[in-house]
Amino acid sequence: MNKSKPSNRKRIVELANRLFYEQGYNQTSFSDIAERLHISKGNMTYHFHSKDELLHAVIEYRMEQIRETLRDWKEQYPEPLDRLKRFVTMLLNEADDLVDCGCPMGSLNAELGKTQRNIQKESRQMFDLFRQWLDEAFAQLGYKDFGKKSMHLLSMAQGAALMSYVYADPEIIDVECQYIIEWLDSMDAQ
Amino acid sequence: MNKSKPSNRKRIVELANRLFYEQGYNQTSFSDIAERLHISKGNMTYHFHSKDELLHAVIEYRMEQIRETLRDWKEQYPEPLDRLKRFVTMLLNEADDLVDCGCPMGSLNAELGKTQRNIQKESRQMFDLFRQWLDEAFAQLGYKDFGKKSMHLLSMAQGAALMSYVYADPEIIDVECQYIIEWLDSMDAQ
DNA sequence: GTCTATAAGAAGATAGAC
DNA sequence: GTCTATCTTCTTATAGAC
Repeated sequence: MNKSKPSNRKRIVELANRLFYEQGYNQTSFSDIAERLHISKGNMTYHFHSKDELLHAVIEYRMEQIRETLRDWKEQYPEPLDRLKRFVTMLLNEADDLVDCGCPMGSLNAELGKTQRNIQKESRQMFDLFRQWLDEAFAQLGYKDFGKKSMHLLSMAQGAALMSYVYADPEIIDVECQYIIEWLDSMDAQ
Repeated sequence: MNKSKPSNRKRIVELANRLFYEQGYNQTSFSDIAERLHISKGNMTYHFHSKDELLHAVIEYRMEQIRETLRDWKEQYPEPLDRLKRFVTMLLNEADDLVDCGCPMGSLNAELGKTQRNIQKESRQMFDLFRQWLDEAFAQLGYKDFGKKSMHLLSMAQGAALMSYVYADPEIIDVECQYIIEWLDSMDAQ
């Protein structure tokens, strides 16, 4: 009874997730979503009393997706270095989207941080999931300063995503990922 | 006759420059600016027929500031490596603003890229100024792949700015700048 | 759960007086 | 150059019928 017919609530969350990414949170209205879903705005309001509430649901949705992904990667790659490289491969795989819309986590946080710090703090938790996961991998490699290394990896990934987005150029992702891989390999060699 | 009384046009551009940075472009209205300047909205429209036109002026304004800064740094630091390090020092000096509002170039481009790619391409020219300036420094150091290195430096700087902004933590800037300086020094040693 | 209707406000932009 | 007044459209949100 889960696959039968997706509830309108779920359809709203999934479309909002996509539009918040493609157009930004503030540039996406209830009308946008209602029209594309062929439902009324009143229906939207029934499911989500405010836009903040919808954003909250979208963040929850993304968090769950991230948890699943990280869980899968952990199963598939027992070796910590392989896991770290899998993270980099994600950037290469998602290059097209990154170039078009930026990083889903980075761009949302960037937008919300300006005038909606309260919700941004919630949105930041997506990064926390990655940090925790990366921490574990670096710790397994024997590094005491795993927190510092996780942040550096996230930071380089965000830089790559942003610059490739600014110049709409996937080549930037490629080159920056080479730098990241070099950095990971140089650590392993020590 | 330049210092006497700043024209309203200039006051508008300078306040818009600040508010676009602090609140974002889409979150800043003509009314916002008019109220704070104690002028009418009609006056705003007289000087800038559209909001895009105002943004255009703000980008011009920022570009000129960047040109001046880069010109000064070039005079003050004849050695290319010193210039590159001066760029990193800027991040440390501006840490408070970066933590509060992100990078003025990165956050504006990130915002505009989603739904206003045309203006974003104009805004991207701010990055071009830095790229050109960094290219010259890396080229002077003898590197054939100066373009790649400039982009990597910008990318790391943007990553540091974004992550410190996401976590509202200036410490992240410090640590990431150490990584950048290490990278610069490792190149010099070769 | 879903709809229509509508409120109440803010946005960008225009017209015309001074 | 600066102002007031107004238009139009879009926004979030509410009320109440089905």
